[in-house]
Amino acid sequence: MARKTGSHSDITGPRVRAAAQRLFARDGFAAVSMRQIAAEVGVQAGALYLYTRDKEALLFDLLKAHMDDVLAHWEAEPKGCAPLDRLEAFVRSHIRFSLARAEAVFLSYMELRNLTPAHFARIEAQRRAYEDQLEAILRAGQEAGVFALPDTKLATMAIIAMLTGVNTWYRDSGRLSQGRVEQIYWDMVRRSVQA
Amino acid sequence: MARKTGSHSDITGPRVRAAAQRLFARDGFAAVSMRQIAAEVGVQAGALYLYTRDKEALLFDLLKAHMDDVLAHWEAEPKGCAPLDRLEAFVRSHIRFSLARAEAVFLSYMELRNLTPAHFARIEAQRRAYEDQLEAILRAGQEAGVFALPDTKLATMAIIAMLTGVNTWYRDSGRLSQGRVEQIYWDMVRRSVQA
DNA sequence: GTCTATAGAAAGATAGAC
DNA sequence: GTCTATCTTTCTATAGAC
Repeated sequence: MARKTGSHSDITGPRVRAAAQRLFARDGFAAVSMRQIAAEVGVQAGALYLYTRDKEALLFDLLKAHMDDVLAHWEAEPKGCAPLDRLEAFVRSHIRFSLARAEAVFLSYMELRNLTPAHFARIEAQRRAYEDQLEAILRAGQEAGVFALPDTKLATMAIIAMLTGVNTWYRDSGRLSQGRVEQIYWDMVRRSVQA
Repeated sequence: MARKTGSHSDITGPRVRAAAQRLFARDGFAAVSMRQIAAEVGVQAGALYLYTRDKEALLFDLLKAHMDDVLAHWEAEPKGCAPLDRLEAFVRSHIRFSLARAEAVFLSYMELRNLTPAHFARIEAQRRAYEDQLEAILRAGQEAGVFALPDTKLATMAIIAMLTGVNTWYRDSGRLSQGRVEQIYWDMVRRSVQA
């Protein structure tokens, strides 16, 4: 897809990020070259440096945008008041959102170690903020006596790992619909925490 | 650690694999060079090719050895007869074994995509064989009426993801002992499957 | 804004001396 | 069995033309 000289900064920038996300998710950050990304977009390698300071900054931008998205999505979610309702909302929202953003989710837990320490710390803080949303629900339920959890932090980690694991095997063409998967996981989570 | 000429094939081979495992786990397969591995062992890069055909084969050997280890370890585990006892044994064994082999576990789910298709298929088959061990327990419990699971395959994936997640946050110096973590996870798993 | 060209470093892998 | 030396390729990033 050769391209001639011209001005396309408004569309090329997003296309660079989209191509990078796709390739990083498929082959891994370290295994993807700037030339590959450029070829995918249809520009020369040198042109990429108009849109990113370097390769690591490109990865950081993707992870940062994703984490902003994760947090904003959960903020916007309609939520009940009772801890059990809030937990159900979290479980269903997490699965639905993660499957809709499979590449970004995959990147955000596979490629963290390729960030600079400063960038790593910023993404890690956002990840922790998201986990804290779930832990707050579990603690509220614990105090209300509807959940029976010896350790809400551990339960938080266990539930998130379980939910994010869906991304490793779920396929749209698979045996079970997304709604069915949500239902089954919610059943398991509910039973695992309930008093 | 400079080394002089001499014959050390019996000890250098294992040292090469140990160094590769450590570096691959820390920085990622694609980000580690053969020169780095050689420096870690104390030999020159060229000498590595006495112990592996190429870099990918080195990764495959590590993953293969780990999966053999996983399957042998589960075979050797003393197990009860009742599905609930067998499930408890699986949960505790999985956590204990995974924490004892943290680097190998990490590699085996982070670096699969760097294998050739043929090598990938072999590791994938072993991983599936391990998952089948858990699914057999869940199916037996389901048929005996002690478990209530709408889908044993999904429950298998959910439980394994939850258990393997321990590796992402557990530290020996942390707040909870390994035995305590095992206990809490087993409580959650038990409740999530029980009728 | 994108191109061509290239600097400069580093990679995987091999050859041949010892 | 290990070393030094090197071939060949590929990489990130930059310079300067258009």
